[in-house]
Amino acid sequence: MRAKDGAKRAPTESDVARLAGVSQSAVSRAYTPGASVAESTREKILKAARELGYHPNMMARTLATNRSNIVALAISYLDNPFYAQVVRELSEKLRETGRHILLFTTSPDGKADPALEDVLSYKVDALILTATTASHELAVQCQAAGVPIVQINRESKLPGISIVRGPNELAATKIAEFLHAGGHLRYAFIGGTVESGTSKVRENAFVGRLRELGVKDVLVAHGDYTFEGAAIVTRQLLSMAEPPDAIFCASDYMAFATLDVAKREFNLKVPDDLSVIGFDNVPAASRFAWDLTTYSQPAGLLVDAAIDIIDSMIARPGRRAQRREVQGELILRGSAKRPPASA
Amino acid sequence: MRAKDGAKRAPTESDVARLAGVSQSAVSRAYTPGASVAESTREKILKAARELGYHPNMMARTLATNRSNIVALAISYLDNPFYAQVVRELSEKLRETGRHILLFTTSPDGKADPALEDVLSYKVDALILTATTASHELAVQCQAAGVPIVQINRESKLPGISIVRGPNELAATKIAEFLHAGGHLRYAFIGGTVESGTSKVRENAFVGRLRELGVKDVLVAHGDYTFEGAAIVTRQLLSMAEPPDAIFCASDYMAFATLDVAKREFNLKVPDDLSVIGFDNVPAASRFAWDLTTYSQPAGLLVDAAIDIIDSMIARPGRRAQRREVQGELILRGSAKRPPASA
DNA sequence: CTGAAAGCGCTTACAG
DNA sequence: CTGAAAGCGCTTACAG
Repeated sequence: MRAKDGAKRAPTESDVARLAGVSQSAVSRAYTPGASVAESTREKILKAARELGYHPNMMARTLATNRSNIVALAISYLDNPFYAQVVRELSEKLRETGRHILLFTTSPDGKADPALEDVLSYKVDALILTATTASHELAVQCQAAGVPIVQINRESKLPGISIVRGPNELAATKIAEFLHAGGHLRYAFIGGTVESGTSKVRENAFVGRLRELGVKDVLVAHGDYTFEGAAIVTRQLLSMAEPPDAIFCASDYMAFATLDVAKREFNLKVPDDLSVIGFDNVPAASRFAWDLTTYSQPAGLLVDAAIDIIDSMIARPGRRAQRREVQGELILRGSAKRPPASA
Repeated sequence: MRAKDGAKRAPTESDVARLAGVSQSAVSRAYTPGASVAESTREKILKAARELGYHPNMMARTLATNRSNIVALAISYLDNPFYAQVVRELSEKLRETGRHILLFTTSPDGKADPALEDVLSYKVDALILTATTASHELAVQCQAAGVPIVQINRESKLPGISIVRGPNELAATKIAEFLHAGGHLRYAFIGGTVESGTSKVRENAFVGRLRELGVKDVLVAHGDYTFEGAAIVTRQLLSMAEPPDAIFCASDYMAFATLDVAKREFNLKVPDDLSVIGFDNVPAASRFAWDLTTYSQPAGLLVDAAIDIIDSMIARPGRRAQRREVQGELILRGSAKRPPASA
């Protein structure tokens, strides 16, 4: 129980109290918003704290209050710029309330489930799951432990889990209508993973609307939300006897791969030979070669909604799960043919 | 001090001890590698723990041991795919030893310094700074508090701070030689921020080597490590009366912007009219429109070195700062003219 | 407004 | 190998 060899022990409330000539509990109060301390006492304490270089020990505080100000974030596809954006927005917005992200990356192959124990051990205030292959068991257990959970763009059958999603049905429906109005003949959908509920929702809305419009067959493939996966699947689609001339990809990131393969390997003219539409509207979608037509899904709004839900669940633990949908819009660019007489 | 309303209190060692019929300290030992517990006792305990759904409380453990198994990561440019890769590699490799990342994002404008208190409050085992605008004061204070610090790709005058870097001098030198052999006439360097030591090192080596080769004037601009910043500066460079025909960008990410502007806005043929070389060799560098010639800087190796240093500093707190350089190589692709008679 | 004291859930000498 | 006990640095009723 000796101090670590090198570094001298960090100052504690007791050290500050001694220097300021008050009790240790007074020091604690000086750092507790709303606690009753005389202003003069408080100043004396803060001065002493500054002098000693005192910083409250969050671990001790957490032990006493059961609130860590840490939010666990489980995420796989950090290479997808959309999710890099989500992480950044989340981090910055949590910081505004003094909270931080504890990162749990999961490999896209789903092998490394974020160790259950870990997220439970750290007594996180909430758990956010997004773009992750994390098992549902993780969610179940955390929920049992009373940790508020919200999933961003991830479906779930579990009743207690809150969900924030993009405009999946509406977007897919509008995209189907837009492509159909553009006079395309053969349609394909490149989804994420086979298990992805979000991808399935988009697929169903896309295929469903096309069917209503009289299109019988829509090719469906899965790019696993990865660039490489989408590239492989695009190769297969474009190698068919009658390849599609319109492809809707479940993410911009995959759409980039589709465009890449179409132009470079198949020498197709976009959008003359092939129209490609993505989903997300990441910054890169408007850049150079891509010039991608897509449906926007503002990361900032998704994050706002997620934080809002978390806060309400922390405030009222008994609260039931919430579901929110964020708005987006069809962003017209050059990668998809436009309807002849634009409505 | 009552249990939180909704969720029942999480089971503790005492709960497990009661169920297993042993003392609380025995339970603790069962979870401490190398502690002396009879195998039969241990099994009894683990069984009881499973039954109760017990998970050790890291906050309490940290308070007792002063080790949190949390590593703070300060980072700004999450949108740069190279750093997204660094984050992922770091997260996965730390997980192998049961550690996790506590994320401190800083806005690229440098406004939001990661709150000093925060990183100190969480009693992190180490602090890693990379691609960040975080002030040096942060580093100084953490160092004073005895927190091991390593900077990835960030220079520092502070004596106690360990640094892991890419092959800056060598890469810039080779790139200068390669472009010069390619017979270019007017050279430009697009660096990161003006304050970036890493950028300065690359600039000096690049300009220095060109000077040795007889090139007097090398244009120097700063893209601030952002896509937009690089685009703006590229516009300026290419609008000059005598624009450069060879540009070395301090990151692939900025090189993409340069290529984008050159091709789309100035209708330049790459590499016929303009050669562009980047730095990092991110996955996107080999994709479609870019086909970027660059110098590799393996994120995995940088991360390995950083973790290695952290571990050694934790093991021997008195240890002095270390500096490591990771190897890379010139990756030949289509964005830069090759020397006529390749050596 | 202030202090003494108990408690948060662990680890770790210290005896046995 | 095992248990009782002190201690890690906080918060928070409880008295005063």
